[in-house]
Amino acid sequence: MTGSTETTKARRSDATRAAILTAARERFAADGYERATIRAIAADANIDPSMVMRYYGNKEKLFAAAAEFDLRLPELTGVPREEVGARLTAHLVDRWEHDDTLMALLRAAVTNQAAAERMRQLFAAQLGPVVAALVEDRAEAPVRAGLVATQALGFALTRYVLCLPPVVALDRAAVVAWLGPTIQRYLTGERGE
Amino acid sequence: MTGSTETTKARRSDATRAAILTAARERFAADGYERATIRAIAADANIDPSMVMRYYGNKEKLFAAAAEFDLRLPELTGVPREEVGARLTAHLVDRWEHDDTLMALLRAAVTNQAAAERMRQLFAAQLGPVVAALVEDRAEAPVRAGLVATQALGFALTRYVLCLPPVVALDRAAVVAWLGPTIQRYLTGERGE
DNA sequence: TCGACATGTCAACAGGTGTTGGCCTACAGT
DNA sequence: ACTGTAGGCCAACACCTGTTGACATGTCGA
Repeated sequence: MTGSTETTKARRSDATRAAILTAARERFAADGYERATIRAIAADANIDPSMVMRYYGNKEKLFAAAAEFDLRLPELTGVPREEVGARLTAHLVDRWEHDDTLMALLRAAVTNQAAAERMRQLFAAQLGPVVAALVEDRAEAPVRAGLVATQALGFALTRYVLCLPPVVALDRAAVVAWLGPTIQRYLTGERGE
Repeated sequence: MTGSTETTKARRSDATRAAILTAARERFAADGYERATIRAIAADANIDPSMVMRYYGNKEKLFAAAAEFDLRLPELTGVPREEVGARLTAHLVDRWEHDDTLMALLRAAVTNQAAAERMRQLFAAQLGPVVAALVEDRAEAPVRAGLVATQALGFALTRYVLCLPPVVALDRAAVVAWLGPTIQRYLTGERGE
């Protein structure tokens, strides 16, 4: 054990660790779990593959470290009720646009069980509460949150992964205008069946 | 070439070919492109891996053959305009529920360029025209079709791949009740921005 | 009956994977 | 100044991948 007071003492290798993590996120995001090789990640970070093992144990743990993610969802309770859909939509698009991590998680989750489990936890732990605070009948919260995930992830999939041209072409305002009402209905609309 | 009249003569190996294709679809659907190995597919089909190569050339071509897919979209022009959303939603869910092929395509498309391209073609060639026939302004058709894809694929992703519990729990009627209006708005609603 | 050809099996290849252990080097604490 | 140790590199391992070619078997037409 190096440090002791409260935060672990800064290690000389922190720069390397960070470089590995950044490279890992990019590779996982671009290639998915299996095609993102440790050798490629190490090459991007300009270090030896064995260093990755030393610092992160194995590929699975490396991914777990790289896929740490916070949606940073805004508090929606203070927002006018009819605007929560647009607000949440805009936030999600912005979050997606500037961070590889969610991309890495999404691509990996399709073929890797652990990544899928983490995706479930992400939505349960972060989106769930925000939706629950908005919904009248608490029992409805999980379904509504799930439906929001449906549209949010579907958008990310078609725009960033499949790159369907018409979806790629939409600008931020258009995305909010089209998807906002959908999210709004899933959050606050009359329930279906 | 074997046959000549109009349909190719039935080969003795057709059963094997079909077994390979079935096994390939299941593996690609369950594991994605890279994790679905030719050896595993051959084992499922109870034949030697080299037979797969003989009949389909290589893995990429095998996938291309296995991912041949027809959405069998119904004609929506005869349907009352306010019901097209529910109708299309119900059809897509049914189609998804009973055929591995779309699953194989979806899982593979996330990490394989060729599969992604095929997914784009699928929507352009099959969903595009159906939507175009419904929309007044032809220029809007691609965007609307893309939005439908957004919600449809997002639902498939969260329900069948990520298995988000609340989404898995929905029964057919609930899916149509929740997603139908969304699809309806993307098809016939006022355009956003 | 015989031979051509389709069908199938077996073993191996070349390359890439995650992962490991040994070795060198340079800095930090004494 | 010295030494222990953390940081880093190299070579190798055991395994798995797609793919290939040589060989056996069976079937069908002439």
